[in-house]
Amino acid sequence: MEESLLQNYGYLFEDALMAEMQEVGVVKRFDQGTIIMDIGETISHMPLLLSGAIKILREDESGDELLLYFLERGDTCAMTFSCCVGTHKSEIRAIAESNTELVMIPVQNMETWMSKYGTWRQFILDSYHTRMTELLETVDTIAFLRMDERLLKHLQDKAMVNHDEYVQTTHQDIAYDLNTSRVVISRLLKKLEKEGKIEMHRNKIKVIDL
DNA sequence: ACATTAAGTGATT
DNA sequence: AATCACTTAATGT
Repeated sequence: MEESLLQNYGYLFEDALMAEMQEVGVVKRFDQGTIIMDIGETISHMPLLLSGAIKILREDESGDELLLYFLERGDTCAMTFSCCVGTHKSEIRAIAESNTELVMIPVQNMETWMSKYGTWRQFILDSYHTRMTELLETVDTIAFLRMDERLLKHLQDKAMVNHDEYVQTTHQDIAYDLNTSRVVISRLLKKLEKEGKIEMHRNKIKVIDL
């Protein structure tokens, strides 16, 4: 773990902080599809992504999911900040988009580090900001874009975080993420294929228009 | 060969 | 854009 922690965060933080991290941090691995954090769970640790990707979902009263954004290497979960001060529960669900490796830092540490290390404070502030920006972007997408544009954007995002132009998923899964029905996705996908933006295969979609 | 799961289609709201 | 009802295609046992 030391190597990949240094590789991903070493340039950001001073040596003393890196040393502390290695002391208190616990590396965890999650297989694709595993729920990392669910709605209602108390947040005790803060995750730092080493590799892989995580998708962040919101759930409505009837159990329907809606994808908010993806987290990638070097990112951290912004929900943690708002929740760890005091004992709040998670408002979101985090699922491993691909096989994921992350370091768990106890929330006590992140509080003391805030005042102790400037680089840490900067990191938290920056990631809060980028998270907020991404969230606004998805809000815009949902509010102003038609379903076909949302679909294409989602596929591009998915291809991006997995670093693969081939997106492994089913129509049903996409429908779930975008909170629509499978039939609609199937039809829109066919339209996108005709337009030459994607290529369909069973359980797999190639995104051409990246 | 059969059951299961994913995807395609037409009609209706 | 959603839902229903149904067909067709791919895959697992």
